[in-house]
Amino acid sequence: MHPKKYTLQDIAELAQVSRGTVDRVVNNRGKVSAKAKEKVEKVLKEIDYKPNLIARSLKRHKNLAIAVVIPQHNQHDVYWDQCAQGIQEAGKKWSQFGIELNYFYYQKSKESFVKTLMEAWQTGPNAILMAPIYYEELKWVFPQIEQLDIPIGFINTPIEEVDYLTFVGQDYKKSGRLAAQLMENLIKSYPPQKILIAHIGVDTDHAIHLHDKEKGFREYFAERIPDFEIETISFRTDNVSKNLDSFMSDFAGVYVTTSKTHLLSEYLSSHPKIKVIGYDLVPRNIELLRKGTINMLLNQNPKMQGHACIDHLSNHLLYNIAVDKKKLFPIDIVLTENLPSYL
Amino acid sequence: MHPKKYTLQDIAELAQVSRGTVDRVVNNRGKVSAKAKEKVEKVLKEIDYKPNLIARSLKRHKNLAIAVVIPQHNQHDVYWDQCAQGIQEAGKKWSQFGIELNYFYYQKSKESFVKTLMEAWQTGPNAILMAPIYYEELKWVFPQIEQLDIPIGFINTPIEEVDYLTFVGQDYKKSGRLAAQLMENLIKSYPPQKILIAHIGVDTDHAIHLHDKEKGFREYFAERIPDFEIETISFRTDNVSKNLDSFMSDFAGVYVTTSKTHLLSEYLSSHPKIKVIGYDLVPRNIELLRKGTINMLLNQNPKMQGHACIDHLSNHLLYNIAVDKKKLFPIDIVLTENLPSYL
DNA sequence: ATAGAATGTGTTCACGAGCACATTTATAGA
DNA sequence: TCTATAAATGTGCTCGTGAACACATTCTAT
Repeated sequence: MHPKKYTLQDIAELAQVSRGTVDRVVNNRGKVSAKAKEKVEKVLKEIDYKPNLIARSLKRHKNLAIAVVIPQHNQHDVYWDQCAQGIQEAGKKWSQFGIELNYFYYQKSKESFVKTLMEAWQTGPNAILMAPIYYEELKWVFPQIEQLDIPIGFINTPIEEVDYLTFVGQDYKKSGRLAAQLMENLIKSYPPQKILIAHIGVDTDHAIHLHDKEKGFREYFAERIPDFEIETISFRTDNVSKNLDSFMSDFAGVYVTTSKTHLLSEYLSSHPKIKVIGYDLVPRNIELLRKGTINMLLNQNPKMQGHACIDHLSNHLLYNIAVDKKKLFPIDIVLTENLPSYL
Repeated sequence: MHPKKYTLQDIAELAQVSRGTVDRVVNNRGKVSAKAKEKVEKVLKEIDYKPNLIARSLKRHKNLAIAVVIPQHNQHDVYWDQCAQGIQEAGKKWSQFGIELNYFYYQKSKESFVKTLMEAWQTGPNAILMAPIYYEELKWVFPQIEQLDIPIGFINTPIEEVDYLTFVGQDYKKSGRLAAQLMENLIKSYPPQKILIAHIGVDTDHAIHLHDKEKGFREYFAERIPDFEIETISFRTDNVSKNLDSFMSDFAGVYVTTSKTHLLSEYLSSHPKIKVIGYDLVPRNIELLRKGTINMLLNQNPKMQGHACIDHLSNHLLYNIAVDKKKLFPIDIVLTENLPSYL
């Protein structure tokens, strides 16, 4: 039923050489005559030898280090906070198998990113997991990154020009399109309405993502109901809620592209007719969702993303198991009624 | 940086006993004096000892068998097909660690279920994963099941009367409530409308699930918009679409509680105003979702459920790691725009 | 021809836990 | 107090692999 498990010893007997020789062939560390090599390889092929990964791990016993290079963040930065949490959880899980995570946080600037990445590299890790949120600005570092010559995992943002092992993230444009479709369902279609796209708490490091979301959102409306008027506004976190009334009263819906939806709460709770779609299950958002001020939240599953990325790298390091190169996470739609299942 | 890895030998030295004694305490196989046990436990607590799972696996080396008892199914039976796929994938993943899955398919009858379960039991597995979709009818087998005295995992349907290790499934009532909330969003609230709950392709083995969904759906409307009129109808697969027009034309929305939504397609596609919410990403449903005939599909994630259940049992068998007893999966909402991320 | 390098091959130990068995210690009965 | 017996404790081997090492053989250059 189950295919017999062959050991190096078994193979050695079959090929009539010593176990040591088989080992040298399997891990091709040379010092084997062509004749012996051939004999061994024939047997290997015949029995489809799979080394015992468990024994291998046990013997290796040295830790495999993954350098984790992500932005410095605080509790308010929910996406990265949860992402880091997922990474940590996964790290704990794999620590039993000799995987060790070393964290390197960079300040949100491209200089800091490069500096931190190089710092991480200095420690001689066996793999790097990084979130290169700057992307465009960073093209000049690509060659250096490639020289690292160890498996690279990207989270949140890929750098396509680099030969990476895995990327875990979302499709932001699709996210925007989905939001648009949901908005279409939420508002009455006739007469044509005005809709607002709000980038709140805009950081340069989110710029690409937000732009993609907006692009997807507008694209959907342009295709389906082009007579809707769509406007965009950008806030920094500190100057929200000033004179909102003057320009928001005539919008039927607001699509907030960040997790800062709750900053509009004061205004919105007194205008219950305005439909609101936002991002991320942060406490203030959850509260507003429960109250009905926010109609829907899109969940980016940062925690699962962190998990997935560490899982992938660990599997590769330990067992050389290949998984999908790209993993785009589904965008979950959260309403009050399915909220509990996400908490 | 990294917490030191302690071995049994280390602990033995710290507690000034022998390695064997530590082993006996850790695996509590008795034959240890109270004094020695105390000393060892003190050390264990201090250093938060975690046994090296790799060494443990290596030493065990015998395969652990999990018997998988699920309904016989074909490709059309998407739920079970995908569920089985998830189980298989997880099985492959764990096979490296000496977990072996043995499949036992039962015909959809309670007699066959019991017979197959006993067959599975005869093989002396180390754990059983089963989908006892009959539930109510099967109460009389409970005592026999309990006598199996090995960890039991339920998928899809739990048998609460049995002391099981894990249950993976959904909350069907919540599922109904969610559908209701989505339906509320889809249809115009005024004037009050009529809504249909359709149980299509009803099998006795689905009866409880469908009933719970209906209950949740009605509950939501009763709480929020009680002036809506809600009717229920049940079809068997063979007599759909007969005289549908006569009673369906005045409904604003249909909530189909099964994956057979597509059987209504002929009728519905000529009545685009009727909003439709159905279940499961089966090809015909996907097609209709893309066309716009079906507005939303709720996805039960059978594949992930399969994965989760095998993961849980394997973790228990290999490492005695306890996870949540019940794992209720989120109910994913799928529209055309986020459909690709689920395929 | 022969030292010395280069290459091929076999042996042994260690990784950490589990288990069987040997040895020591405690306990009871006389 | 001594023995018989049970309970407690310690020791050695094993799982399959990888690495270090020892040794044997072949090749190269003087």
